[in-house]
Formats: sequence, structure tokens, C-alpha cells
Amino acid sequence: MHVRNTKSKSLILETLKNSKQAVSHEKIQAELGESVDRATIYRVLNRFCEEGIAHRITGDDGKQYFAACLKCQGKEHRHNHLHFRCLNCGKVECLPNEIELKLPAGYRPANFNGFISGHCPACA
Amino acid sequence: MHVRNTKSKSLILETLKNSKQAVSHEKIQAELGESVDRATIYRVLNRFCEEGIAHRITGDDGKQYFAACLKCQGKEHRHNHLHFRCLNCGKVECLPNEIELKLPAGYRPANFNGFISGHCPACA
DNA sequence: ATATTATTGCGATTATATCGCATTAATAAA
DNA sequence: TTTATTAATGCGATATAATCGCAATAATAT
Ligand SMILES: [Mn+2]
Ligand SMILES: [Mn+2]
Ligand SMILES: [Zn+2]
Ligand SMILES: [Zn+2]
Repeated sequence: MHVRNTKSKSLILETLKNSKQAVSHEKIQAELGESVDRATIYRVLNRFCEEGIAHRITGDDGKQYFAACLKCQGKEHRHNHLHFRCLNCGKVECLPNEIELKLPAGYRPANFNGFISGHCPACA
Repeated sequence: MHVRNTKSKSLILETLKNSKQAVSHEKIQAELGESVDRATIYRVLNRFCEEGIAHRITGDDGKQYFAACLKCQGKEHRHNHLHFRCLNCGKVECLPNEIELKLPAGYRPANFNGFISGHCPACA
């Protein structure tokens, strides 16, 4: 299955990389306007996640947010960090601190998804 | 605004209390059958959260789960614990360990929502 | 017993995300 | 360069979770 480089892909990847925050589909659509179809954006984002170019986080608002993998090198993907969502301005950011996952015996973790919602410095 | 005790309310509260896991709307509806309306279940759960009888957690699957507040006494509600969702059997449980929320200066936290998904001991 | 109104049931609606399928276009092959 | 292959796209339909409007019901105060 040969991957192809398309206009949509590069536009979306650029948007992800340019943003210092995690972005929702809505945000990307707004950024790109009608130049890229809604379904295409979803599909490209899903592919990015599969390919390990981006990671997906499910917000405590139930929506999906995406962020480019910056520190992940090779096939090592670990995203054990929290995210902050501002209840006022809506922005979502990756927090620096890594979270140590402590699980009772027998549990096999596959993914971590953590959110703190509240008010960011600009909105507090 | 006087709160009233209704059949739906007690049925749903009982379901919450009897369950050792966090439950979704779907689960409650299945438990209660058609005796309680879908919208009513949602509304009762929302009221429980407002009243501090239950707490809501948004799963990394984007769905809402609810658990009765057991250790919360009075108006002190702190739910800084992680949840585990099994990718195979779908169950969601509250994990014992409390998470310490470290935020950069200026951030005002309001709510914590954390999930680890993977495989539970029974499914691993 | 009666009045008040919180709560319910039901259908319609919103919101987020995915799917099916014909068409387009990126890349490989000739 | 031209042609063939098929990954990726556009568009409308569909799926799923949750909320809303409003008339009817029923819990509680009087
Ligand atoms: Mn990564
Ligand atoms: Mn509580
Ligand atoms: Zn803000
Ligand atoms: Zn399981």
C-alpha cells in the first residue's frame, strides 16, 4: 500500500505543526476553509495517528483533539502527559509533566488520556 | 426549587450504587429496560452530578460514564483518580491511586479526567 | 382533596464522526 | 512522455451520543 503525498495532507500537517496547541477537527476546518472536505480531514488525521505522525487525545468534552508528535522518535510513542482545556477560550495544550502510570497487577495499559479542564492564565 | 423523589431517580441511583464499575447511559438503559425513558436517564444523571451524588467521567472513547460518589462527604468533591477502560470487555473502573495535579503557574484547575485504556486482568 | 410545579415521555434536533461509492489525481510502469 | 494502477478525495448518506421543546404526569405542599 503506497502512501501518496497530497495537498490535503500537507495542509493539515502544516496546520498541526504550526499550532502550539492541540487542535480539533473544527479548528482545522476553520483554518483551511472549504478547500479541504470535512471527511477528508477526519481521514487524514486518522491516518496521521496510525502512521505515528500525530497523536489523538479525547477531550473531557468528548471531542477529539490532535497534536503533531514532536518528541517521539522512531517507533517509540509515549504520550503519558496531561492536557489542559480552557473552559473559557477552548484551547487545549499538552502539559510538560510526564505522568507515571501505576496500575494494579494484571492490567495491560495501551493508551493514556488525561485532561485537566479549568481556566488558563489568560482567562483566569 | 423543591427536589422530588421519583421512581426513575431511585432506580438509577440503585443501579449506580450496585455497580462496582462506572456505568454508561447504555448500560443503565439495558439494566432498566424500557421502564425509564432514554432522555430521563440522561437528565437524572446530569442532576446527580450537579447535586454531587455522582461524578461524570468522559471516556477516551468519547462516551460519558457515571459513578456514585462514595468517599465524597459533604461538599468536598475530589475525583483526582484515573480510570481504566478495557478495550475488550468495555468495563470502566475507578483506580485507587490519587493523581497529583501539577500545573504551571496561573492555571486554575476545575476538573480532572483521566483514562488508561488497555486490557483488564480478565481479558489480558 | 386540590393546587403547584418538578419530572417525565416522546419525538425532533444537535453535534461529532464515519461510511459508501463514484471521481480525481499521485505515482509507478511502459 | 504517455498510460495504467489505485490511494486519496468529495459528497451525500449514515451512525451514534446526547440534548431540547413541549404537553402530560405525578410528587409534594397547602
Ligand atoms: Mn508520538
Ligand atoms: Mn464526589
Ligand atoms: Zn483560556
Ligand atoms: Zn476486560
